Order: sequence, then C-alpha cells, then structure tokens
Amino acid sequence: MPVFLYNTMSRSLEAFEPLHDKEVGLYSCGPTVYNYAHIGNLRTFLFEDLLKRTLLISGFKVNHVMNITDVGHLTGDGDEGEDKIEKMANQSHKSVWDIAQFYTDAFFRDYDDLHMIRPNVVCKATDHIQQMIDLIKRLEEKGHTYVSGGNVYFSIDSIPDYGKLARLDLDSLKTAVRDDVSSDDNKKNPKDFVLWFTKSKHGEQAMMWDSPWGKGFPGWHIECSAMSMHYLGESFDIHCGGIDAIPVHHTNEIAQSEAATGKPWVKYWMHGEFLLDETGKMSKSKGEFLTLDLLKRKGYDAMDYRYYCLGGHYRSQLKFSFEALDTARKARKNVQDRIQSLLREGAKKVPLTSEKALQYQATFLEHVQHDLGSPRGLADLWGVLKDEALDCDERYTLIMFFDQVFGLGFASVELPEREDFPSEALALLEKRLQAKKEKNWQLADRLRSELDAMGYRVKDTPTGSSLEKKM
RNA sequence: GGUGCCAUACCCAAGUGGUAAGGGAAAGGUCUGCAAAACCUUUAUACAUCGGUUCGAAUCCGAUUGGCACCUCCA
Repeated sequence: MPVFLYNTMSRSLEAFEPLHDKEVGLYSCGPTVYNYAHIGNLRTFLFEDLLKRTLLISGFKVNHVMNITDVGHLTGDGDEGEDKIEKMANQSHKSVWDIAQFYTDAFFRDYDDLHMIRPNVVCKATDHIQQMIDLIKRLEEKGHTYVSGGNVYFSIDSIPDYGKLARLDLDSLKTAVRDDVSSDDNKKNPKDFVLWFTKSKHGEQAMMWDSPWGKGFPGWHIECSAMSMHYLGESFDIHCGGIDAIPVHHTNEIAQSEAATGKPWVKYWMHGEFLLDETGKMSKSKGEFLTLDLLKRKGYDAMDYRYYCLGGHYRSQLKFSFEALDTARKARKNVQDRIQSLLREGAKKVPLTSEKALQYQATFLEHVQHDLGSPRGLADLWGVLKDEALDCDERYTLIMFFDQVFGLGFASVELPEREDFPSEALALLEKRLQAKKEKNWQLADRLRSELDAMGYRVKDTPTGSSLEKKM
C-alpha cells in the first residue's frame, strides 16, 4: 500500500516514491528563534511529525533536517527591514546569541513535551554562513544576481519559471500591499529578493560576516537552500512548512536553488494549514499569546493539544478555542480510561493473527497513508476500543500500533496506584466506606462532598470504592 | 486587483460519485441507599443557496451568499 501525499507543486495527491528506494530526505522549515512559539507554530511542527511517523510506520527510513533561523529574518523588506532577533535583543538588553539560544531551548522543550521525534540534523543558520556564501557565488557566476545599493539581489527575471509553486501571476501581483511594508527602490523587479545584505538602515548589527560583497549578513531565504542541499543533496524528497511559506519563502528558495544547480530541487512540497483564533490568524502581538506553556498553566497536558490537532486534517484550517481543547482533553482521558481497564484485564502486546484485528490494522494504515488522515485514524482507534469482537490483547496491541503514528504516549498509560493520592484523602475514603457499611448515608454523602471539594471524585464499583482526580 | 481555501447535526470534525466516520455535549435506560463512574440506547431524508453533468453528487462543473488566509513579519 503506497503512501499518498498532497503535493503543493502539482496541487494533487501523489503516490509517494522517494528518489532513493526507501530512504527519505525530509527538510522542514524550523523556527525563527526570536520569541516563544505559539500553538499555531507548533501545529505545523506536529503535522511534520505526523508525516514523519507515517513514513516510518510505512517502512521508510527518514533523514529529517530542520533549520534554526537565528539570523537574517527581517521584520520588513529590503533595507527597511530589521532583523527579528536583533530587535528582540535590543529590547531586552541581551546579546543576539543569548536570545537565539534561549528561544531555541524553549522551542525544543515544547518539541519534546509534544512527543515530536527530534530531527536527525538541527542546523543553525549562523553555523552555515560559508555554505550560503558559496551558493550565492554560484548564482553570481551564472548571472542570476546583481548588486544594488550595497546589497546582493536575486533577479527573478533571470529564470523562466519563477513562482511555479504558488502559481503566481507576476503581472497582476501587487507589491507592498500591507501598510507596514514598503517597497525597496534598489530592486530592478519588485519581486527580486536579497541574498546578502551589507547595508541596513539599522546600522551595525551584532551578527555580521565577511563576504566577497562586503561585511554583512545573509537574506532569509538563502539559508534553507544552502543547508538543505548541504545535508540532503542538491535534490531531495520532501520539503514542508506552513502554508504561508508558499508564495514568498518557498518560491524564492526554489528560484535560487534550481538556478544554482540547474536541477529539480524538491520532489514533494507539503504545507500545513493555519490554526486560527477568534480574531483570525494567530499572532504573537495581538490578543492572548497562546503558548504551550500557557495551556499547561491552565491545566492542560501537551498531549491534549496533540490530540486536538490530530482531530483535524493538516490541510484544513482549525479554529482554536478552549471549548474545543476541552473536548480533546475529555476524549483523550476516555481513551486512557479504556486502556487502563484493558490493563486491569491483563492486556499485553501479542502478534496479531485474527482476521478482524488485521483488518483494523490495514484500515488504519490506509487512512493515515492517505495524505495523513489522522481524524480517520482516531475514529479507527475508537472502533478498536469499542469492538467486542476483539480480545483484550488484540485491542491493546492495536492501540500501541496506532500510537506509533499518534505519538500520544499511550504506552506509558499504567494502572493508577493508590499511593498517588494523599493519605488524608484515602483516610476519608476509608471512613466513607465504613459509613456506608453502617448505612450512615448522611455521613457518607458528607465525606463524598468533602473529597469533591479536595478535587477528588469518588467512584463506587461492585468491588469497592476508588478515587479519581478531577480535571 | 491577484491567488488559494472553507461552508456538514447543539459544538468540534472526517468524508477518496454509490447513498452521511469519530469525539464532545445532551436525553432516556441499566446499575446504585442516593449520586458519580461505567455500560446500553437515542440524536443530519440529507451536507450554505440556486442551477447543471450523471443511472446516481456532500463529493464534479457554474453562479450566488457568507467566512478565512496569502500577495516580501508570519507556521
């Protein structure tokens, strides 16, 4: 069963075939480390993790490279722009290196919390300045560049197919439509973009390097081209990122990469849709800055957010709300409760042999291999949890198999231990049991509400009473 | 102005031309001293509207209405 993926380049579903049999070169656009990631940023990384896990379970070997943008990502265009990290450093009176390190660390804490499998290579832009300079030199030799106003520009008119990924109609595009972006008069074509800056209105920066064009710093797009080719070769399989990267960032990456090598660069382009909030696109400046840390402070688990994201397809916009997150939390908890009751029955992993179990496995794979159909996969999970034709071991085994794709940590679900509860709560529970025996319902009910006030729910079963921490 | 996407039950949300997944919520029932939990059952003659193609459309085409994103900060 092949894996079908939606390729932005062809705007259609394609059977996935890597360039080199079962080895996949995967490059994902990493974070710009000037601030915390918000949960919308994280959704894109979760999509990429889902992609990687789906490829892994389908028998591919994945070589995953992700960049860290720690220089060159400007707040605006041309020499108007200010480096995002430099700006943050100035505001907080820290060095740019400290800022980059701080937010890189914060990013990977979220990454780990969300059970995302770390990339094989994480590369920082500032460690690959030489590769970028070399790439710009190649472009220069082939006549794709010009120097104007002190900066090196890529000339989009030097290639025949600029904008093919986004299907841009160059004649009808407006430039600088947004109020906060002004056009750059140094450009021959307003769509040209900077490869190397030596001039910035904001003057000397902390991050500057010598180059054949003078002391300066790289443009934003060049880092992904230089590093991806450095680690994955001049042609590789999959490049992914957020949907916003299509018209500019990825368009420019393709232009400069293919102009430099003369070869097709990336075989499959994949893009994750946005997570929206009530106001529309999620932002770091307006409204509540929704970080994973904030969700955790509000009492959610990182896995609640992961479950929430899996419930929607990666190519659909998802409108975030705490109500929706509550739903995901409840659903995930219900899954865990069911796993616990399987464990109570002594569930263990076994080889799957029954026709029914194998059918579930095949159906699940078909769903996730169909352009990462995680919502269908979750429905399959519920099917397994509820299907009494499966025995306890089969169900447990299937759940563990599915979780290789979900990454929801179901393998670490264990039976709750009584010791998890404070002794005073257990003492109250014991007293209530006694009161019940004596048919002292008043006392029993009072003890139950006391426990409730402490945050514990009493569950009476035929075999006795137990506690459960309320959410 | 250009480009792309979306409108499915109370809410979230899948749907790959063949007769509407799943979750949450709610209601009824079983159980219970009463609750809670658990378990069972129920909840879309139909997928924004109007046309068209087809034996057959939520799925394809066109128009209309409403919403969103992008067009050099952006995941």
